[in-house]
Amino acid sequence: MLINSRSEATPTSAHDRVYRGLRSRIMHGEIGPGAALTLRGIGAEFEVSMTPAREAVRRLVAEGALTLSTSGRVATPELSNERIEELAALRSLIEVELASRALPRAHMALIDRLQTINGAISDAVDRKDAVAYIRTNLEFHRTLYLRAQAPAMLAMAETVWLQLGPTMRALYGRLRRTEPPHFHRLIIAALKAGDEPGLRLAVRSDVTQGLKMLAG
Amino acid sequence: MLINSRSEATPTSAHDRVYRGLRSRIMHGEIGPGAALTLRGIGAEFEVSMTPAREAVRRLVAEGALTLSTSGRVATPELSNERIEELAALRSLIEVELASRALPRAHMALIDRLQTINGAISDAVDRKDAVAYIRTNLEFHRTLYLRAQAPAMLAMAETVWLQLGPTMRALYGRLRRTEPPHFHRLIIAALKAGDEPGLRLAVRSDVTQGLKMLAG
DNA sequence: CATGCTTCCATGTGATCACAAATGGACACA
DNA sequence: TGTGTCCATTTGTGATCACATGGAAGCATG
Repeated sequence: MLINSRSEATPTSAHDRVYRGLRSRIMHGEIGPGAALTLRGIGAEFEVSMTPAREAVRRLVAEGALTLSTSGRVATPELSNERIEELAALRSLIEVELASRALPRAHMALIDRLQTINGAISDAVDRKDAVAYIRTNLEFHRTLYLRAQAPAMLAMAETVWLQLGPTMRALYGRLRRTEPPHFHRLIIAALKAGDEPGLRLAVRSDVTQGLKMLAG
Repeated sequence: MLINSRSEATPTSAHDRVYRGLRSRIMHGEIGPGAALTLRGIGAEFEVSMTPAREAVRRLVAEGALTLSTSGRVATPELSNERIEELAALRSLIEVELASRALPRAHMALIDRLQTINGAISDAVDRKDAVAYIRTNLEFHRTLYLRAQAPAMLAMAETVWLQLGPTMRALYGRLRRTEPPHFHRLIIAALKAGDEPGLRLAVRSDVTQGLKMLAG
């Protein structure tokens, strides 16, 4: 409505709310690969018009979180195996560097927090909750990388997570979920010991671990 | 106008034309850091309404090519030294990997093409044409990396270039431009010799070279 | 002459609408 | 029963408009 005199201030812009909502869902695997979305549907769900919905979608397309068919239809991407391998390699490159930069700044408080998060991951595994698993797993990594004080690199890493989101859901879904996060314990041990080569190896292993499922 | 019966088919969508135009300018350093843009201005320049202009801007903001002030004003970013260091490190990480993947596929035709581009770079240096220098320099790298057959990685690298675009203009502007591309010759030599460690070192040196100017 | 306030214009935001194209299903026919 | 065609509905695109806000210029006051 044009005569919208809601004096209650909008804390954040509409397109940003839509963007954040969709981004969170995609990154955490709440939407499977190949799912179709419509601008009007998004708008209705977030109670906004098509304009902010379109802007949010454009932004997510730019980040590779959504694909646009030639006719403009919006959907989550179905990644080829080659693409998954590339994205895993990117994760490895960027996240090993982030972990390496975080290492000198990693104090006990950080390690405690990581162990707490690890407990939450085990809970999610026990509950067979794929979305919670993905979310807490990413939180583990983000908590570590925040210490690197490298926002541009972290943003890049999150963009890769975003692109892998729908696929991770499918991937972890077919995974027999009996294993607690093994490599996470190696990461924590390397942090405690100040062992940089060990940390790099542990992060690389953790990041590329899920990929093995796919190839096998 | 709503009664727009232009039967001449739009070959590509309006927002895409605007996006490509702006992106090219920013990446190639045609716009200096801190320059302000307006949606109406962009729309007038590309002869479209504000809607496609906004979509293109949103997309470029998502890619880090533009910044949005809290009040929504659009401008090219002025990067801090820490940010520049981070982006250079990202270039190094990603592009070394791309070059390494391209190496086994690099045949003579590719090396010839790279040498031709190198000639164009020298011309740009002689003409003191900063924009042409940046454009041909990036073309050199892109030509090499295309052989890696890794589109996701290449897209990441280009996003970093985009973020560095306005800064590169300022950087190469204050550079005494007497030097032909030294490290490019090392890259070509390593490609010819099939020397992977040498190639990795040459690419890393070339990518981080410009940064030295800034710190010094 | 400097500093604070006020006003006005420029600018971003979001809703709505007209239009075109594509998609999906219904229906007829082989 | 399979297949091709046609139509209706869904969907994206882009233009325009009303509104709120922020910045800059101008004015007044110390």
